[in-house]
Parts: sequence; structure tokens; C-alpha cells
Amino acid sequence: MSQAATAMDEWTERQKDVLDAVLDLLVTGGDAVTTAAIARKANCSKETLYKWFGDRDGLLAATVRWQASRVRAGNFDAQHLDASQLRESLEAFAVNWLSVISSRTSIALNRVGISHAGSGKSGLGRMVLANGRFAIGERLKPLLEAGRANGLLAFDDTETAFRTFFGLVGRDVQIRLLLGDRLETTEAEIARDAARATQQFFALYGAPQTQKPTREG
Amino acid sequence: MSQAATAMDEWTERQKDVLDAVLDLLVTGGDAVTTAAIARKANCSKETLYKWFGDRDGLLAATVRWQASRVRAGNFDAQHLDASQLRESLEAFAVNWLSVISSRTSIALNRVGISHAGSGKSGLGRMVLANGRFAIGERLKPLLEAGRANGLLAFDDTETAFRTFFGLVGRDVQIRLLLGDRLETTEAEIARDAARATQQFFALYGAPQTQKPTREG
DNA sequence: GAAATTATGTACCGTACGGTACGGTTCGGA
DNA sequence: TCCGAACCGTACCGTACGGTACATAATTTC
Repeated sequence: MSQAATAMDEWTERQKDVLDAVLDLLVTGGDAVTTAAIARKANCSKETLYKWFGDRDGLLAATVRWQASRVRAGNFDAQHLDASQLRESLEAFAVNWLSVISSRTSIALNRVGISHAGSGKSGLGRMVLANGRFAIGERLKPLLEAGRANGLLAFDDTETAFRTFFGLVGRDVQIRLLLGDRLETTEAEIARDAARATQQFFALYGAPQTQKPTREG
Repeated sequence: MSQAATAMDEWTERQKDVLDAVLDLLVTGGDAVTTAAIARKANCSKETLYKWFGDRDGLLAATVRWQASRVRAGNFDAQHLDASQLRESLEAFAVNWLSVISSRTSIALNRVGISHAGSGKSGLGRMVLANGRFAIGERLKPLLEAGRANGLLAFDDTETAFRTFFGLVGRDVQIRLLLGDRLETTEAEIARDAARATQQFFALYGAPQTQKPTREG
């Protein structure tokens, strides 16, 4: 939240327009994202770019944070959960996550982060990770723990349970998209996969009706 | 197999040495993988590089195929499976797959493929995908189907079952490593995660003892 | 053992791109 | 109306790198 707030008002409207231009260039992967191309697209001068963002990497980092600052979806209230509410919330999380990783924006930013991670400097990669995988984890864990507190789920380690859910939802989608596989991700497909993943998660971690034994030794 | 054979004898020993040098440079991510650096490392001239492999992309593609040609692990015999054999085979697959995606080589090659996929030309990405995700799929599916034929597993769609297994095994490991996350992947951790994933897979797709109803509507 | 083939290493070229400099323009304030 | 700050557009610089040319050495072939 505070991250989002700082990212939101850290830049002026004009600067946000520039960051949007960078995003646009990243998503439209056709041509290389050079500083000249950015300046052209944003109708600003390269000098201004460097004045505002330091260097090219600073500009890319700012773009990642800017995109992250608007992705935050509303959290879920974790009180008075019943089974169907929990299921719905998990399914909504799954739908949201699948939509995000299937979006051209996410694909482009992850590619940038991965490329940077391969070039020694791991700052961007870590940033993408923090706003992707780890952000979704921190948002989902409270829901899982609320489910456990209400006797709907049974697990020992929240992190392990979350990672299982993550795997059931994401499967091979992200790596295939990152590697350029044409993978149709229609809204209907996403909804179906989210429902399947949620069902499977309940099969693995759903608590028996009357008692609360722990799975996962 | 035929792929591996062609890749194996497509190049001379000297050329394989060059490809090994490329791999070495890719894995040691410190410095950029320039053609000059490759020539220096391989003690050959740039002109030879271009004569043998066409251009830089051809060299990288050859490297991917060369690495892929050596990774093929022995297949499993799918006849006369009992439950414990199936479990062991699945666990071995999981261990193998986790070891592969955790290896510096796999990380480096996937990064290259992803970077290329982001630059329009998707050839390398597709190649990495074919020798990674899809190769493991083609190797594992016969085992799953043999398990079903022997009444040990219950599923309708082999692809769906495989992708679930893939997700349970891989979870967030690959994306985290690709983005530069330091994620300790000791042999013991891998063995434990492989066992957990296999157990979860049986919980989802294991056939009931006496009958064979289908899961997954 | 000469001729031919092949490979090495170095030097070179063209270009793309990150980063900087600077003249011209807009705009807010006194 | 003038001043200064911010900014645009363009031109420019240095370097890194993909790709080529060439002269020299090694290896094969006859």
C-alpha cells in the first residue's frame, strides 16, 4: 500500500505519460525500446528523460513500479468466511492471477526483468518478482490463514500451501508465454482453469467436515 | 531421439568444443556473450564461427540444440506397472525436472530464449520450449497413460493431467530463478518437493482401489 | 614436399544505441 | 515586458558489437 502510494504520487502527470509510453513500447515488442524511441513516442527530449529518471535502467525501473502501483486489486475481507465464500475468493484470485500473467504487459515486464537478471544487475528482476509472485503471495496468504482459522482448510505451512495453489493455477502458462508460445487465454478458459485449480486445491488442503487434522507431513 | 542423433553428429568435435564454450559463457553470466568473447574462449576465429554457424543467432540456436541433445534421460518401461513403480517413476521425473530447471544451464538458456522471444524472432524461444516443457511432456505422458491403463490413475485428458503434475512440481521455482531470486535448491530439498508433488498428484488423480471412475469433469 | 584446404588472430567497417550539449520555444512570475 | 526555469528537438560523441577481410600458420592431399 505505502509502496503503491509513493509510486502513485512520486511522479507528475507528464512523467506518468512518459512511463505509459515506455509501457506501450515494451508491450508492442516489434521495435527495440531505445531511449530515442521512448523520447519520440512520449514527445519529450532524451535530456528530459535522463534528468527525470537518471539513466535507461532507472527509467525501466520506474516503469515497473508505475505499472505495479496500478495493479493492486482490492483485498478480500477475511472475517466470517464460509466455504463458498472461500472458494469464490480463491477462484477470483486465480482468475486475477491468470489474467495478469497472460497480459501482454506482464509478459513484457517479466521479459525485461529476466533479461536484466541475466546481465548481472538483478534489480529489475527482483522488482518484478516483488510485485508479481511475492505480492500475490502476501495478498493470498491472509485468505488461506483465515480459511484455516475458520476450519475450512488444513495445512501446516502457509507458504507451502500457497506455493501449491500457485502451481495449480499457473502450471506451464507463464513459461510458455514468456518463451513466445501462442497460447490462447480466453476469458472462458481462464475461468475454467481457475475453477479447476481451486477445486484441486480444496481436494488437497480442504479440511474434513467435522475435524481438523493436518495434511502435509 | 532422431533429433538427438542429428544434433549429436551434426557437428565435429571441434565444433562441439565451440558450443561448449558458448554454454560456458552463457552460464557464467558475468560478461556479455559477444562473438568476440566466444571466439576468445573457444580459441577460434570469428570468421570460423560465422562460417560454421551462419550468424550469432545460428550459433545460439546450435548451442540450444547441442545442450538438448545431451539432456535426454532414459525412458521408463511402461509395462507391468504397479503402484509403487509408478510412484517411483513419477518421483524420478519430478526430481529430474526440478534438477534441470534449477541448473544454471537451463536458467541461462531459458533467459536467452525469453530475451529472443521479446525481440520478435521467436525461433530460439520455441526451441527452448520444445526441448524443455514439451519434451518432458512427451516423455511423461506415456507413463501417465500406462498408469491409467493399469488402473492406477484416473483422468480423461492426459494433457490436463500432465499440466497439473507440471504445476505441482515446478510451482514458482522456475520464474523465481529466472528473475534472479536466490533460491537454494539442494538435492535434499528437490527430493522432498518431488515426493510432495507426487503424493499430491496421486491425491488428485490416483484411481480408487476397486473401481475406476473418472475425475475432472 | 608442393599445393590446396582449413583455421587462427588481428585489424577493420558500419551501425545502433546510451548518454550529453545546445539552440530554440513555451510558460509562469514580477 | 522582461527574466528565468523547464522543456523540446536535433545534433553530436564514444563505445560496443555484429559481421567481414586478410595475412599467416597448420593440416591434409596428391
